[in-house]
Amino acid sequence: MYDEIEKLAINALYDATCKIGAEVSKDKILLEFPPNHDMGDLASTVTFQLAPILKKSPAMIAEDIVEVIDTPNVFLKVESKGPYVNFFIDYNTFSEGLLNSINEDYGQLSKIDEKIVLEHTSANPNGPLHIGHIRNSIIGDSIGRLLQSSGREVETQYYVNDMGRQLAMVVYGIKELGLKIEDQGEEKIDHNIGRIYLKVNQELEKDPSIDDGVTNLIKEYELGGNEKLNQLFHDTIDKCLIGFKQTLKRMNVYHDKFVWEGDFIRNGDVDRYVDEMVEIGYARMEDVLRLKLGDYQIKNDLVLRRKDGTSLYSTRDIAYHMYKCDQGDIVLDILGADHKLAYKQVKAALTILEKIEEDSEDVSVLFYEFITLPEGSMSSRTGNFISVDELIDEAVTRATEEIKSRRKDLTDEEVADIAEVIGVGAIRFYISRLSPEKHIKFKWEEALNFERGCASIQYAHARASKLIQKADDQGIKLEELSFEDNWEPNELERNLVRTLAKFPKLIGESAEIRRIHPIANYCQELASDFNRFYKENQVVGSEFENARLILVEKTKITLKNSLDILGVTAPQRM
RNA sequence: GGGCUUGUAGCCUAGCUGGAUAGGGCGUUAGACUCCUAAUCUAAAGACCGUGGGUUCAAAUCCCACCAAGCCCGCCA
Repeated sequence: MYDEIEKLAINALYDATCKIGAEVSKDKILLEFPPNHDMGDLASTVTFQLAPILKKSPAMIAEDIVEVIDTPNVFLKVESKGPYVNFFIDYNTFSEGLLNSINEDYGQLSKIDEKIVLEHTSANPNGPLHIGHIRNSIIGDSIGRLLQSSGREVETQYYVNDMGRQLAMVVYGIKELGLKIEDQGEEKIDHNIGRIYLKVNQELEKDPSIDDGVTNLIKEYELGGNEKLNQLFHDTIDKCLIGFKQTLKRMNVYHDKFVWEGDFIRNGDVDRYVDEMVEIGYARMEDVLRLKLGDYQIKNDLVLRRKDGTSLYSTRDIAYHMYKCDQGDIVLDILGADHKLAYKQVKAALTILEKIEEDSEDVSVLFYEFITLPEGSMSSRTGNFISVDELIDEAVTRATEEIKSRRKDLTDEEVADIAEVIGVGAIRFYISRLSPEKHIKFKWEEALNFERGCASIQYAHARASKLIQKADDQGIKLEELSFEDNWEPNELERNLVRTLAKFPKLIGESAEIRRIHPIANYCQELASDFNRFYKENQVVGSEFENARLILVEKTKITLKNSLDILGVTAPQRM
């Protein structure tokens, strides 16, 4: 809807510039939003481009344009203000059209023939997910939802690191130190595995020879001949993943597929690609087998095999990325900023293997900076971290108190359901609203804020739901409503309509730049517009009951759909 | 030492393909529940956009230098 309006404005501007003797190509005419609403709904700055051509000041050109421009129907007027040409939407006609165009799928853009393989989370299965990992999951899951909403096909994958040193340490603890997962005294199984990892690290401090034992396990598992050992690795990982999935499910984070890195050893891909890189000449045996990447402006070699011949994470990751390239048109990874160099190296390897062109954007990544605790970095190794389970529990506990202090009429069960939705929402929103390149110093009060933030958006949705419910109770059939003839949207209604109208365009743009924080921003803006409207305007029983009920219903849909992209549940009540 | 990222009011943050008075929010101050949930709303105060140069008609936005914080530069992942 907004797109169409923009097109009309651009066409009108184009015609006007022709009339005053200065043609600019249409794609050079850009529109922006004026800083506030009394300056109009859309603004153009073409006059700056025309100034040197026409040898006139932008302000004069703006006046000339306004003089000759044919105001398209959806607009009430076109005005010049200084160098700007401002368009004012005629909300009396626009609002109905816009609201009629909003249905349950609002924000779901038309299909784009593009499949994206999206990898996110992929935490090592050696202990519970902590708040460092969850930034990856939240961004990844939301990006997946966003890309889907933008019309693309998305397959999300979790890359299971079964061959890493961390996991081998856990297995060492079970096999050589006699530690049992079930005996660790934690409630959740992934937490128990984390205890073992911690204990093995402590033992390692005392007895450095454990290191050799772990190295041997890695080698033996990679060779694959020891069935019993393979089984132990697999069982341990499966157990840990059960814990992960519980946590992720609570966070509304889902994966379509779990891909095990060991599979790329077993199926021979790793050997084949390494051999190929040796053949082409980029991989050379020095002290160890090194991939030389000077041609790709990377000074650091990538070691492909240890001295004992075993592969490294990056070696397997090359094979995994080769696989992903075959699974879709676009490969997208969500990675912590610490992986930047490694990622460049893997991508260079893909180029060497002629899977992609150099600097191809078909394989790309979204980096996010770290979340640290006020006292420093988190570490599974030392046990210094806040787990996601703890975080959710705390969020839900605080939300429960909050609800109980406001609502005495709900049953414990109802309170628990709402608390879960609000607690999880607060966490997802806390992460989603920030640019990924911002380093986060974790603070409880900031993460679990129920004033403003996510709760106020969910509250707006609950309010809207209540209104619809109320109308329904009175026997009003929403789908049969039509606008009152004399309804002319007031300022608060216009603001709401304007914000609603922006949604599809925002989806497209955010998906294009692969950012979710504009969506979080939008949710807040929409909720805020709705709350203002709600405060000042009676809906049920008012002179414009129909129009306002429609407005509320469409706002409710849009709130729900925008929250859905953030993986936040929109509650019917709270 | 080299590289990447960040630096916007007491605090968190948007804007960063250069363009209108730098948007929000928290906190502070002053108000609003006989009226569809006050997890809300209204208003006020609060910013030399890290510092110093430069480019431009125009710089939070682009360029250079410096300062500060985080990350990377492993036969870890």
